[in-house]
Amino acid sequence: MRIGELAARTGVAPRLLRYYEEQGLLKPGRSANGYREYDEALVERVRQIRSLLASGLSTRTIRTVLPCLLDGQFHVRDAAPQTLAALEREYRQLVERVECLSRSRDAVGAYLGAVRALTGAGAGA
Amino acid sequence: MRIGELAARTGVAPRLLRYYEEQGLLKPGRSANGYREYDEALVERVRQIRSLLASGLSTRTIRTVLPCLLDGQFHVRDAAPQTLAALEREYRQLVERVECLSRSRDAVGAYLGAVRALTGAGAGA
DNA sequence: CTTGACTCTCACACCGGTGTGAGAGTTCGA
DNA sequence: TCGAACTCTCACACCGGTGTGAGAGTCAAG
Repeated sequence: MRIGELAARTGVAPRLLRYYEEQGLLKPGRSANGYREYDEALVERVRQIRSLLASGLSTRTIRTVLPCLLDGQFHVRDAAPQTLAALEREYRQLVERVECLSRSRDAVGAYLGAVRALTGAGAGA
Repeated sequence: MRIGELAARTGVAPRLLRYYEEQGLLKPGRSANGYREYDEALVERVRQIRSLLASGLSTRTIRTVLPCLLDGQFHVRDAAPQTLAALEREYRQLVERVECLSRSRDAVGAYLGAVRALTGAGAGA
């Protein structure tokens, strides 16, 4: 599919799809006329990129992490030791972030629960 | 304590501490000479802010969420309905993010596990 | 009193992710 | 064949978080 369709299906502006390509996150083929040609699988990939970006990871980090996230298709061979070390760091930060966010989530949840209890639980759960 | 000490103890530049104040995340007192005076408890608070920022939350969001994170001291009375609605939204986004980040964490973790298994587990766990 | 470390405010600048427009080429249906 | 809609590249601009510097005030130690 071309960039417009991918944009429509992912809700991500063409501008950004080009940007992600520039950052090495996407590698669409090219038609004879120069148009980008996107594989079906890239729909999911774009969603993943968006998720990771929203979670505070940089495109640089995502470029490192993304190859590992293609459902179980680990291509371990081409993993340079430096890449692995970086990945270990990212993993630790990911763990930290999940913990921090989980705590925040629980705190906010507890607060909302308390408010509902006190105000007669008017809010739709 | 003054801004320099807080910066030293949190590893956060004075510039940023002022910025967080400007964004309504911190409200230090002022000495007679105009210097900011930080309460001991703000050390922890600054760390929390940093974590949330690193997790992709905006200062605006953090400003909404932060009051609920001060260990159980819910001041429910002054909760305007709009604030609560906003908080509900933030909560849902928090849940989403935790899920997204958890997936990424697990994927990276699985990858690292696979690599260790194949390369003789040289990495220090 | 002087000096140096610290603080204040203000302002410009960087970077990364994103928006937007210009100008030119391609595709496709009316 | 014409025009609308799409694509391309390039470039400037915005915004949020951050760095950095200028110019001035505060304060403690020598």
